[in-house]
Amino acid sequence: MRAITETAALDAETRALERPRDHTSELRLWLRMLACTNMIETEIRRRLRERFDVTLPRFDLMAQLDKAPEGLSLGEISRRMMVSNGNVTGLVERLTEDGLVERRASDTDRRSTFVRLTPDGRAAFRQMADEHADWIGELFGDLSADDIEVLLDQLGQAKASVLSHSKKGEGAR
Amino acid sequence: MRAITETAALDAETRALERPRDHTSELRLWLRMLACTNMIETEIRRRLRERFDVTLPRFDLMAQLDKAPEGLSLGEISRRMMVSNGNVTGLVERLTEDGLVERRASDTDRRSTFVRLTPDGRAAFRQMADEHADWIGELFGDLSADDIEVLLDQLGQAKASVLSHSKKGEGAR
DNA sequence: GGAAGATATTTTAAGCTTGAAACAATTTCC
DNA sequence: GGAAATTGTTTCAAGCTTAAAATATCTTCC
Repeated sequence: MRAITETAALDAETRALERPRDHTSELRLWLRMLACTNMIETEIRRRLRERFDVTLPRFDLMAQLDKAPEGLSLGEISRRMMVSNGNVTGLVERLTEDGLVERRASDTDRRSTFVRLTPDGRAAFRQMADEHADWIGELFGDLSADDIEVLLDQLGQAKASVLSHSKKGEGAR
Repeated sequence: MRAITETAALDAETRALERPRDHTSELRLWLRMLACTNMIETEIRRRLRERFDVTLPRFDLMAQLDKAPEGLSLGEISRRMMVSNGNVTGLVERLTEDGLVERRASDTDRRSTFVRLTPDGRAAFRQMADEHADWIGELFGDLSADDIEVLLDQLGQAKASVLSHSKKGEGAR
């Protein structure tokens, strides 16, 4: 074991060469971002359930379909929602039971199924989407327009950094 | 049905009085924040599984215990992790099977159980935590120290706004 | 045309997560 | 002291989520 003085003398060198960099501020940023997102998500889930008896994943899936009136394939939904294929299979199954979406076979590819909102589903979604937008506006209500622009921009940079250092972004690195 | 001119004339008034405010930028902010968080979370889950064969919830629970060497009650873990009580019961059960944590009855309250890391659990966690910190540092690697400070500050404001407008923050409003 | 590879979806097993109901023990307050 | 409210935990049913394996179909390329 090294003497104390020797240890102290090596300290700077150790930090520079062997020790990983200090990531305290990045960790704090990550934890804060996560806490912020979780708080919003929890509150939105609660309101969707209380007000419309619907879950967030179902709302999200319907939101994708609302933007594509002609319908989407299961795979395309999976990509846009950034969830697994099997997940979408189950969600569509349950939404179909509720009469909110409907499936139809593709004309050109017999492997593929398209999904779209039923009229009921569309009406239900529109009502939920309106309130949802109000909720988000309310939750962020104490931020100024400038705050929002700054956050949007900074989060854009963060997103780009994460993408370029994660597996998903490997091709683009 | 109203004539076109009449509709146009009422437009400004409608926007001001009946229509909810436009929340487009808040919605964009929310979607971007969510996408950013999800990308990081997905990548961290993937690495924890590949590298240590551990799930994120188990890692998070061990992180709480690492900060409290004397152990925590199940309820306290649940509050700190912001998840339901039943969730913690199950996680602790599985971590106990793996020999990473251990339970012991409270001396003062017979309803309560404390949980703490085993020596094995602590050693395993320390190794994971070191790599985890490096990963976060890497993912945020393209951000400057200033970027991080700004984001930390802005997210702090966002968090405060969300808290004061959600059920959790009702007492503090 | 047909083999080899790619793509779209489903199935499966395991684990995570929640809200609500049920218990048990403690605390509060008459 | 004891009823009533609170607190700590577990159980339960339902739904979400994933990775991996299995199927089915399509495309590419010889």
